[in-house]
This record gives sequence, structure tokens and C-alpha cells, in this order.
Amino acid sequence: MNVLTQTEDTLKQEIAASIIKANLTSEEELPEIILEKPKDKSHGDFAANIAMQLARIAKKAPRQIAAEIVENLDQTKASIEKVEIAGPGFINFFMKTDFLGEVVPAILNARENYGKTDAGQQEKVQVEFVSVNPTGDLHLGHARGAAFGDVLCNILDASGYQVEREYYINDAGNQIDNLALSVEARYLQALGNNAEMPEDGYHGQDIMEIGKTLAAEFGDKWVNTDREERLAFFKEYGLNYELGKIEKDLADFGVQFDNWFSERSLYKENKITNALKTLDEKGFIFEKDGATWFKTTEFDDDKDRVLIKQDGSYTYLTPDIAYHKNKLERGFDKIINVWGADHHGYIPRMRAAIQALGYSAEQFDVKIIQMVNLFEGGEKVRMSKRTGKAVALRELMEEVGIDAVRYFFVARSNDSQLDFDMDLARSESNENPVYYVQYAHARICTMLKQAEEKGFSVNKDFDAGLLTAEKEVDLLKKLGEFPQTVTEAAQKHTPHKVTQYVFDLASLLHSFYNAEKVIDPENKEQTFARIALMKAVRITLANALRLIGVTAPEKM
RNA sequence: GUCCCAGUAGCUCAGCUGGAUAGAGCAACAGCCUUCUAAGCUGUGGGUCGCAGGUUCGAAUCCUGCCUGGGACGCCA
Repeated sequence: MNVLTQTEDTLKQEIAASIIKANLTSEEELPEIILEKPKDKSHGDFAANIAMQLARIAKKAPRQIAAEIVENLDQTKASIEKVEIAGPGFINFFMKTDFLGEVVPAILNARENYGKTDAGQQEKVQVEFVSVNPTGDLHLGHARGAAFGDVLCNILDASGYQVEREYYINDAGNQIDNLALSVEARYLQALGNNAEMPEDGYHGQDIMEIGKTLAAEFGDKWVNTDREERLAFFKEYGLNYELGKIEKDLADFGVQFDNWFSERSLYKENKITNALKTLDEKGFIFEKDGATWFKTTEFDDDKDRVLIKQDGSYTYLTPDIAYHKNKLERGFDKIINVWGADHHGYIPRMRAAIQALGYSAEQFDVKIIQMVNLFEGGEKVRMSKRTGKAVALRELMEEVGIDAVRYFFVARSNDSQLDFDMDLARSESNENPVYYVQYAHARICTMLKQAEEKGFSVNKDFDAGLLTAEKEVDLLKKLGEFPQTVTEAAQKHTPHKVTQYVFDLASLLHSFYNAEKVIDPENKEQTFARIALMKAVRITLANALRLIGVTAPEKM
């Protein structure tokens, strides 16, 4: 429980009590008390618009209502320093600031746990993300999804949810057969044979590598073997190679999964026929034109969807339905999918499946990650998976660095397209926000080190009551907000709020640094208090950066 | 034609369940290093919130229509 929410809750209760006492409305009709944090400091620490909301119910002028609320308010109990009625009927509350003194000790005590809450009440959430077909390199768009998904999991975890990260491996179906054919062509080419790439082949550099490796390792061994056997081998070989690469790239990017779920296992364990049976029993299946259809229009989809094609094979949707059925059977309260923007049209049919299987649509959520446009030298870099000219995650990490890539990807809302400026991300200058934040952390580390060297013990008791300078109060308030910010980001699935927070906190730190001197041998008590404050800021910066997967350097 | 996302300062973007004079970074301009890292700070200028209606005490935010950009509309995955 943090001190800020506590004061806020108490204030809400007191306002409600006051309204009842003033006889403005009944308890039943009382609207929810909403307190906002005004942008303008002159509007206090909290502002309530309840008087305007009550205007109609109480049939009185808002300012009159506000006056009556203030009159009946127990200001001492609510820790109010000063109340003002402003504008059309806002009540502005200026809170007693002594509670701020509790912020720093609370952080120093919680350390790496500061920011964690139990808001999620151990709800079981599964997040499936990346899930790229194992047929090529991870590129820019996947990287954004990876960063988003990973950070979302981090903040859910910090907010008291039980999170599981999962990657769905599409190791069955057409694309894998195509992979085998592509590998075959590259292998034969590597041996100098004439071989053409299949129509829908994968033209990436990586497939050529596989071909060369196979040629080097096996020579012409596979040229004269039975084609079926050859393709079967190449399929497994290619799959393992690609998956290994994907896993390595992601791990280097700081993303690790709890579970790698194989599409094939759905076939092996009859999960697909099972799911089909369930849908059939519930009456959502019908036959038409020699194919088997799923009546998704029963659930707001544009048209019904084919599950089993005329040739007897499944569409992509069919195993996917079985997969999602399996997810829910594993007991998750909620399953979240992170998909690229090009898959958004797929949502209604998947949601239909969830409902048709007897689950609630509420349990299923899809986060759409909008496209990433890459800019270099002021020009847009075109990408295409077919030509293999995609900018790979690997390349990006090497050129730009993991910290910058991750920071940039979670700096913006997932449903805005993102312009990724290579030059900016690469630059080690003040234009680059990553360095700005990391610099704040490094700065504090230097101060704490110097304090120690000058004989100021960092762990000494201090008087938090001495932290009253304007910049100090700003920092204390911001520090106190952190747990709420994380919780909000978790509940609304908005990781970029944490990125924004860490930037704001860094900004306040820099501002404080330039305005006040921390280490002052002439003023020991103040120095101890400020060292403690710096330590609290350092912990909070580090915790926030850890959530977004960016390092917090001690020196720059 | 239908659906999804976006349209806010020169550029890139925030803006929470509707609230007070619409914010940040970069860019521009003017200042600040004998003092804990100037990868920093302080200040200034800059906006018909795509357009038009509607809902209401109040709309960048909600509703409707339109315009622009991107994406999706397969018995592909």
C-alpha cells in the first residue's frame, strides 16, 4: 500500500461523507467521486468535479454545492492543508505534505520491490507474442511486438498478476513445407546444381546459409536420396535452425518465454479433431461446396469461415482454434495475443471461436501492434520479406544497441504507427531520450559514490522533514506515483506509460540537480536527507528501467 | 464497398473513466560550466486538436457523416 493512494482514498471517503451530511443527495444516487491530478500546480494536489456532477441531482448551482461540501468536510481527517473552490465549481485540494516524508523510507525499504503491487490479485494471464513462422529472420515489426509483449508481461507481473509468456510455433502446415522446398533448392544450388526456388519460397539470406551448411556437411548425400525422405530431413533441419536463431535473437534482445507451444502437438494429441467435435456438437459447423465451415457470423463476423478445405486439409484457423481452446483449458483467466496490424481482420473469427467454445469474449484480448517504418538518412527504408532485404532484429541490435531499440519500441502507444529513426537511435547525444534517462541514473550513482568518499554514510538515518525545497517536493510526489503508474499501465495494457514515467522522473532529477547541491559539508543533516532522496530516485529509476528492459548504467 | 488504426506545434508523439489557459522531446532563438558528469539546466517563440454537425453546464476526448494516410477483407499463413 503506498501513501499516495491512501491519502487519495481517505479524501474520497471524506468527500462522500460530507455530501451525505450536507444532504445533497442520497447514498444510492451518489456518483463515484473522481479525483484528478491537475496539471497546473495552482489547482492543488487533487481536484474534484463532483459539485458539477451533482448540479442536476441536487438542483443547485455547482459553486453553491461545492461550498456546502467544503463546509461539511472534516479537513483534519482528510489531511487537507487548504481547499479552494474555483472555476465553474471545481474543488481544489491542497494536501498536507508531511505524508511525503514517508515516501523515501518506503522506497529505501522496498528497494527492487518498489512499484510492485497486488492489484492483479494473482489473476492468471497468458500473453502469447512474437510467434513468428520459423521461416526467416525476425525483423523490425516482430521486434516491436517482442518488446511490447515482454514489457507488458513485466508490468503485469509487477502488478500482481500471474503471467505466462508463450510462443506459438507454427511447425505444421504449408509454410513449413515451403521451408523444406526452399532449403532443398538452396542446398542443390550450393552444390552447383540447377534448382529453382518454389513459387512461395523463402528468399532470405538465412535459407541460403542453411543450404550451404547442408552442402558442406553432407556433400551430395541428399541429392540422390528419395525426395520424400530428403524433404522430411530438410524440414526438420530448417525448422531447428530457424527456431534456434529466433530463440537466440530474442534471448539477446532480453525476451524469454516460459513456454514454446508446438502446433504439431495439437495434431499429435488429437486436439484439432476434438475442437472440431466441440464446435459441431454446439451446432456451429456446416458443410458447403465440399468444405466444412464454421458459423462465425453467429458472433459478429462478416462471413462464415472454412475450417476444412475441399482437399481435406485444415485452414490456418482450425488448429488455431484448438490452440486457443487448449490455452483456456489450461486455466488462464485471461489470454492476451499480441499481433501485427496485418492480422487485425483475424480478430472477429478468433473471438467467435472463443465464444462458440463456451468461453467469454472478455477472457480473450488482442493487442494490435502497428507497423514500424524505418528511416535512415532521412529516407524511408523499404522492407520486404520476399526479397530478404528486411532489416533484421539482429542487425538492429548490433547497430543501435538493445537499450535504444527497446526504449524506442515501448515509448509509444501500440496502436500508433512508429517511425524508427536509425540515426537518432544510434546517436549518443542529447537528442536521444534513452541516454537522458540513463544519464540521470548514472549521475546519482556518481553523487552517492562521492558522498561516501567525503565521509557521508549513505545508510545513515535522516530527517525526511528537511526535504521541502520545490524540486524536492516535486521529486517526492513523482516517486510516490510510481506504483500507481505501473498498475495503471498493467491494467490498461499501456507499457508506454512506464516509459513516459521514467522520462519524467529523470527530467525532475536533472532539474533538481541543477538547482540544489546534494553534498554540502556545511549542512550535514540536509546532506543526509538529500542522499536518501537520491537513493530513492536511483532505485525507482532502476526499477522502471528494469520493467522496460533497459539497463541502468552506474557510469556513462 | 465493409472493417481496423491513425490524423494534436516545423518534425516525432503524450493527453487517463468528458473538465479549468491543450503537453513533452527534437528542431529554432536567448542565457547557464572556478561548484556533486553541460549526454545537463533555465527561459522565449510556435496550435482553426483533419472537416462538419450532434450529445451537455463543459468535447482533443463520446455519437453520426465526410476527407486524408496506413492496414485488412482467401478453401494463404
